[in-house]
This record gives sequence, structure tokens and C-alpha cells, in this order.
Amino acid sequence: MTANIPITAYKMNCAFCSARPLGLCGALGDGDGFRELRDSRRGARLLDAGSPIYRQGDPHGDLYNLVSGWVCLHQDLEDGRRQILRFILPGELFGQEPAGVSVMSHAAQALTNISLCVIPVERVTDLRARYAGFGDRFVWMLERDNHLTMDHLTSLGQRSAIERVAHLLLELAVRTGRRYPLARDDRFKIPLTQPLIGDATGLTPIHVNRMLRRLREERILDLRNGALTIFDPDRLEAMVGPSDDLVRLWTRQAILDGLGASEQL
Amino acid sequence: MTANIPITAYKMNCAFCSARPLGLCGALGDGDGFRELRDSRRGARLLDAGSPIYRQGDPHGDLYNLVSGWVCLHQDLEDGRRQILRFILPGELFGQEPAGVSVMSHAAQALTNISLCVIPVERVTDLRARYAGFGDRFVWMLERDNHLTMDHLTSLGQRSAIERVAHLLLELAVRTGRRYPLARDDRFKIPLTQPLIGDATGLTPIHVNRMLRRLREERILDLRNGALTIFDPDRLEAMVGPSDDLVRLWTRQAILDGLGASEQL
DNA sequence: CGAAGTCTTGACAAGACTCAAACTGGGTGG
DNA sequence: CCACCCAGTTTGAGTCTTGTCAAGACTTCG
Repeated sequence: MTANIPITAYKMNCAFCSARPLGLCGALGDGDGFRELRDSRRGARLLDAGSPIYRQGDPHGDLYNLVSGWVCLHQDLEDGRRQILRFILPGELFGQEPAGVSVMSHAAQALTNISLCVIPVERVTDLRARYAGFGDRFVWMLERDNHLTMDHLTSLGQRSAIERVAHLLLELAVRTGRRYPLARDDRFKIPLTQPLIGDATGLTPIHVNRMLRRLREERILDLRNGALTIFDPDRLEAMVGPSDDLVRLWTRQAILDGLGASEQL
Repeated sequence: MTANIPITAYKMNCAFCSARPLGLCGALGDGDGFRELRDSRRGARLLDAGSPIYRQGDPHGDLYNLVSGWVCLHQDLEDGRRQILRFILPGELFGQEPAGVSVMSHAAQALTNISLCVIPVERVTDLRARYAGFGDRFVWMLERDNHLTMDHLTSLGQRSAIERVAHLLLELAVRTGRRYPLARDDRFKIPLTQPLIGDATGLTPIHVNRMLRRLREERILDLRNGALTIFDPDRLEAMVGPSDDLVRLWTRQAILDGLGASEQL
């Protein structure tokens, strides 16, 4: 179910509006075009879990800022295989394509009920041109995406099945805002199914299941019924070996800070 | 062997200088900060095949524009496994990290003798702020990188060994500037070894060898002694199934055009 | 309570990796 | 000019990881 909602309805959590602890606005002062950005929103949308936001092959035109819920970006092959490229968490931007690419190369789907803000690309290009702070933040987000995607590439190319699963779960634990370093026996909800993990790691859901069982038997973590418990953060991290900078990019603080911007909430 | 070379020595092929058909300058008019960009180069460098350009963990500070030769970016795990993230061809930019990341998350190595231009990040940030055309081009390159990296991610996650090898070779054939659609029995040099293909595709060199043999036996392509012959472009493309937009991003014309910029050489 | 979507497990098959060995071609130094 | 060396290539045999197919159990939600 899609609905256009008046801006006021989002006052409390829209990254493009007044709360703005997140997303494109995170580090913007009024001198950086924040007010204009807010006013140029095409609108806000509420979507149910499972709804597509855009499909592969749709014309490219809008950028999206996720306000609440989870989204995944995925790329599908003709024969039905699909790769999850990225999980999007609140405050993150998605929907970019390089100029000249007319059509989305991937799809976006809501994994939970979500709310998001929509903004036309031309407006973003315009604001980038006129406000350096805005441009910096936009570039930072692209560079962050790139960094994370390259990390996933290394994971898929070089790591074993169990390492890939561990890597994904550690990343998402930190990105969802769990305190870092992670506490022992930390337990929290996470909207992941085994097929989703499979599509993200390039494994079959059956094999994901085996890997999760091993992680559980070795008392490293337990993922069941949408809740993740991390028994042993140290061994989990040892399996993954993330760099300090990578972990920092995973934290919500990084998105807040953007460039280590002066202004903060 | 590293050497700082006076700018004039590169007059004919430096993307930051007068020839500028490529790289950051490709689409820049004088109103877009081209002159300033040229003057803010830290210098130019010649490197021998095999030399490292930067290492994982080096402090981050410069961006690089490849003028001639081939470079690969790769990320290494502690135990020696390594993933090639991207092959860099002349006119492409590399070395970015998101602000706040102090240290390179990956390494860059020359695969052939190369020449490149070096420019401090702060200069790029500054020029981005002051010249919209420059900023657009920079963003375009980031978005293109992202697009290509996501495509690789899908390849590693979903495709079989032989498809991955086919995908990589098709991409590089187009990116090196072969006319598209590819001609039958097109033959050209390409500085790839089987271990390199393995590191890029997440396969062992031995398995890469087997896949290359199959591609040869099926008379699709032949890669030996640094020369790639494409027997059957149609079947090669059928194996890979690239979208039109993706192929367009592979062409050299895309780098020239940047955003479909007005100005051209 | 029933239905749908997950999750779980087992048995088997296939794809990819490991180890080992021989071969090739180009470059180096005597 | 030759012998050597080295990195890359090729091949085979055996192993291990991961995928496939099939069936049953568990949640969640209406």
C-alpha cells in the first residue's frame, strides 16, 4: 500500500525534516541548503513490508532517504537468481545511478513496514551545486557506499560460507546501533530470514541454515525467529577481522557525523 | 622505480593536462576549474609493472588519475587471501576514501608500466565546492564505480565459475576500447594472468585455467600469452547478459562524455 | 484451528579446491 | 649462445564445500 502523506505527519522522524538526525540532512546547517532540501521533497511514503520501492528497469528519477524500517537493494538475473547488494537502514540514502544511466540497475524492496522521503535527482544535483556542505555530505555517502560494497565484494570472493554469514551479522549488529564493542549475550530483533541471508551472501538458504547451526553450536551467536543473540562477540569479530575504519563506518555515529561535521544535534 | 617528472613530459597523455580526453578533466571546460585542477597536481609518476601505488593501511591523502597502463585495486585478508576489487584503466580515478577514514582500506598495484597523476584530496574537495561541473564529474565517477562494483558483487554471489570468467573478460574487452558490438575473432593484448583472474573472480588459478580451457574448447574465446581472442561475441554476451546501460558504462565513450557533457574534445 | 511461510534435517550430487607434477616461454647471466 | 630460472600454465587425482531434492516440524497470524 502506497500513500502520499503530508509532511507534518513525519515531523518526528523524517530525515528531510525537522528531526533530521540522519541521512542527507544529518550534518547540514541552514547555510548548507537544509531548508531548501526540506522544501524540495517530492513527498513522503509509507510502504508495507514486502512492497517494491522501485524495480530493475524502472526509469531513474528519484532518490530515497529511508526514515524507518529496513530496505534491501537487489539485482536480479533473468533466470531468477538474485543478489542482495545492500541492506538499507534508517538514515541511509539510496536510488542513485550515474548520470546517463536511464534505468535502475537494481531493485529496492521494503523488508519491514517503512517510511521514506522521496526527492527528485535534479533537486539534489542543484543543491549540490549551490551548497558545498550538501555536496560534501552527498559525496561522503557515495564513498561510504562504495567502501561497504567493496568490503562485501571481498567477503563474497574470499571468505568461506560461515565467515560470510558471520560477517553479515556482525555488520548488521553494529549498523543497527548496538553499542560497540558488542556486549556478551546481547539480544535484539532483526528482520532477516535465511533466504535473505542467502541472497546477500551468495549461499543457498539450506546452507545458510547449516552455518547458523554451526555458529549456534559453537556458541558464537544464535539467530532464530527474527532475534539475534550474540554470545561471544570476541570470537565473532575474530572470524570477520574488520578494520577499525570499517567498524566506524558501520556505526550510526558515522552517519550522524558525516564528515566529522561541525554541527551536531 | 618512482620518479617525479615535470608536467611538460606528460603533455601528450596526462588526463590532468592539456590532452585531457580522460579522467576527471574529460568534461571540464575552463569555467569548471580545469585550469586550477591542472595547476594543483602534486606531480606525475612513472611506475614499473608490479610496483605498489599505495598499500592497505597507508594514510589517505591523494587521489590518482591513471594516464596509461593498467592498475588493480585489491583488498587483502590477514591470511593472504586477496580480492581484486577493480581493474583501473587509463582515464579512471582511484584512491578515494570517505572523509573520516584515515587509512586506505585497499591497495593499488601497477599491473603494467604506468604513468599517473597525483592530486591531494583537499584540492579536489576545494574544487568540487567551487565548480559545479567539476563536482558533477566527480560524483559521476563515484556513481559509476559504485555501479560497476555492484555488478561485480552480483557476479561473485550468483554466477558460476565459467560465467564469472566470461563476465570479467567481456567487461574488460569493452572497457579497453574494443569496438562494441564486438567483432568475431577480435584479438588483442590484455595484461591478465590466470592468478589475477582468480583473485578478481574469487576462484583458484587452477580452476580459472579449467574454465578458460572450456571457453576455448567451446570456441567462445581464447586467452593465452597475454592475448585475448574473442571467437564468438554473441555466445559470450549470452553467458553474461549485461544490460545496455552497463555496457554503456564500460565503453570509453562514457568516460569521455561523463554526464553527457556539452563540451567535447 | 488451519494455513502459509519459515526452518530443519538427511541423503546425495556437483562444483570448486588442494596437492602434486610436468610443461611453457621469456628473461638473465655466464 | 646456451643454461638456467622463474612465473605462469596445464593436467590429473582425490577431497571438501556447497548445492539439490525431498520431507517433516515449527512459528506466526488470521
